Amino acid sequence: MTCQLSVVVPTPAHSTLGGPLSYRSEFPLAPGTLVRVPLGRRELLGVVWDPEAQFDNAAPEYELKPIAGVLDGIAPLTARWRELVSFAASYYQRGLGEVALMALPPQLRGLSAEQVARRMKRTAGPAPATAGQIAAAPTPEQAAALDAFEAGTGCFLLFGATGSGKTEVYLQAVQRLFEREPQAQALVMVPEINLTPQLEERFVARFGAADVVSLHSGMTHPQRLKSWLAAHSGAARVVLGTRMAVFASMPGLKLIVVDEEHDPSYKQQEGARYSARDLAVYRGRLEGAKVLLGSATPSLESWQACEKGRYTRLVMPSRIGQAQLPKVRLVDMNLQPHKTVFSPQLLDAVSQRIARGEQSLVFLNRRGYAPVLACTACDWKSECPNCSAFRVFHKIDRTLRCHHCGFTERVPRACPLCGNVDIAPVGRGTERLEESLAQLLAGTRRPGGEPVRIARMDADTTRLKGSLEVQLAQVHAGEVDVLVGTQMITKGHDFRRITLVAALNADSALFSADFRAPERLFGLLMQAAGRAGRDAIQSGSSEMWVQTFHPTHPLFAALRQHDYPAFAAQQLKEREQAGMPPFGFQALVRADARTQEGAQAFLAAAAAAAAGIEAADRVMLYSPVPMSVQRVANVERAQMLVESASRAALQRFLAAWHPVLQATREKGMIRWAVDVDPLAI
DNA sequence: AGCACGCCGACT
DNA sequence: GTCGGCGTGCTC
Repeated sequence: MTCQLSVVVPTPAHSTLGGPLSYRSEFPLAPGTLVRVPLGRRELLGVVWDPEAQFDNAAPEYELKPIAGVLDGIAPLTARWRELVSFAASYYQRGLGEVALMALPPQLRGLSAEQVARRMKRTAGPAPATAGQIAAAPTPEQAAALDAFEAGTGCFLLFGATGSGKTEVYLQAVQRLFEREPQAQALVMVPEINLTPQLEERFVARFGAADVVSLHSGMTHPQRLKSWLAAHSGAARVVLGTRMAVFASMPGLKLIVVDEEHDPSYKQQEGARYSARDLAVYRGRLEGAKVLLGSATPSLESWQACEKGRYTRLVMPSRIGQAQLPKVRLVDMNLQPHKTVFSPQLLDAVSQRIARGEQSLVFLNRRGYAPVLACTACDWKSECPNCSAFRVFHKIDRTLRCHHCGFTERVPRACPLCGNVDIAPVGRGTERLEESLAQLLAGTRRPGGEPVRIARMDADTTRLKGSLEVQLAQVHAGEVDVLVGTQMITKGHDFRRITLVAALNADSALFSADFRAPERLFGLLMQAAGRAGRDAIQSGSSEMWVQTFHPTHPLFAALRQHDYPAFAAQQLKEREQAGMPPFGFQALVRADARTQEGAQAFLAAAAAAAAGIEAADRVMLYSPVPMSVQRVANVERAQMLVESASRAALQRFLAAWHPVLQATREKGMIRWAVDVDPLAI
């Protein structure tokens, strides 16, 4: 007997092959089974999909090709997993196969059925016994949060101050789950790869190495496959990972934790632009699993969901062990001499910490030495030849590097335009900040009389594998007095000896065109402030310094009080009046073309063709505009905003519009893509 | 997306 | 005369 199978294969979003393809098989295969199938003259990994699928690409007029192989060593993916993938594909306007395959470990694609079988045999075997570390007694706030979490259902927002012990709540929530249901599984997500090792350490200490696996893009393909198989088989009860882990196959999933749920890293920024946090909430409902979102500065979306009663709010306002939140100090830069980088007050405060043997953290969100290099005689600037952006001067290896396309050159000896040898850095990044701090603090001595030790941590100093760990260890060991760095140093790390945190360039976000900029800035500053005074003994004297030209801005008033609820209330009011998220819903169509006119013409044509489409009367299409960095790697980019007061209407419109976009032809067009719920506009 | 086929420029 | 540019089209 032969039967017809629906199989999803990794075809991209706008190829004419949207849904599952039909193949022939000698025997029936359960939906969710992994198979290898021929497509053109290639052979691809595919997933058997549900036959009743609404897609009607199956054209039985011609002879169907037979499937090429079955990966029968791997249990079929569950209906709930397939439903998650289906939802993500349709919600984010991508191909089903593309999303399904991106949700699977990449190494599976290259393996034949026999190779998989061999690997399964190797990984199989009894799990080593796990010796669990005993949990510390929870604080009253932690206990209350845990009890409320246990008693309720659905989605919870753990609103906990930095240092209030959210991780311990996650650990104990998982532990309580396992006590109730030993076979259950838990998924714990963090925004950055950097944060997985320390989290893994704590989970392994509590639950044992056999129960815990990680899933993130920093792992090698064989490691990822191994973790994925352990999760898929149920052998690993805890999966830790970054946003990609939201798609992990976990047949026993009962609990999903999203730590730092406000973090923009949860939104994928290329390909299928999904929000792992939003999918986690959806998946929780789908699987009947509880979802625990945690943050000291929740996203306004989640905060609003609590206000509406859709999520249950759990509150932990106090830091562990009587530690206090740092005092916020604003330096009015209008009162400083022109071009002051480091105000004397701040410098003095840092010097005092050094003299006392305490650590300071200086945060500047710009790596490199200087963002621009300019000729002092003519108007040459270090523009990237391929992008509409300046190349950043990196003094360390004397290069000009484009942070958009990667184009790197040695710094020219003289101005390429006029030959003038005097070309000067403009502005400053972490490298230059480190250098000027070294000069400014040259006379300061540590308690033992030694000179100051300054370290820098950013993407450049942590590029090599293991160097991040080395640098963190140095900070923890007290070998560093002042740590200079980008955003990277503000996230999650539990620095015990830092008593001063300074933010130097906060102002750019205050008057940004992006309506989410204040939310991001507030989160970032609160997060950064959270690095200070985590040790109760020193917390009384810990400070968060912000240098600003706008000290009276309401954002800083809320920051001073560590008053996120007040900030959120004010922001939500503004958003509601303007019909912006979470009160309105948005999507962005992006177009890449050889010329800016071409990109915009594509969008304009697509907009014109949108009239009369389903739900078109309930959406608002804005004019196409160039993207803020208009050209990257010689590709011109434009975008168009789509807005609706109704999420459902926006979804219906986008679905109906998709074939129209696909049919729209414009010369010079390279690609287009839809970004649903975009984070930056 | 791959990977073909298909028609116009600088090389053995 | 060929190698190779990337424009259009197809894949169950």
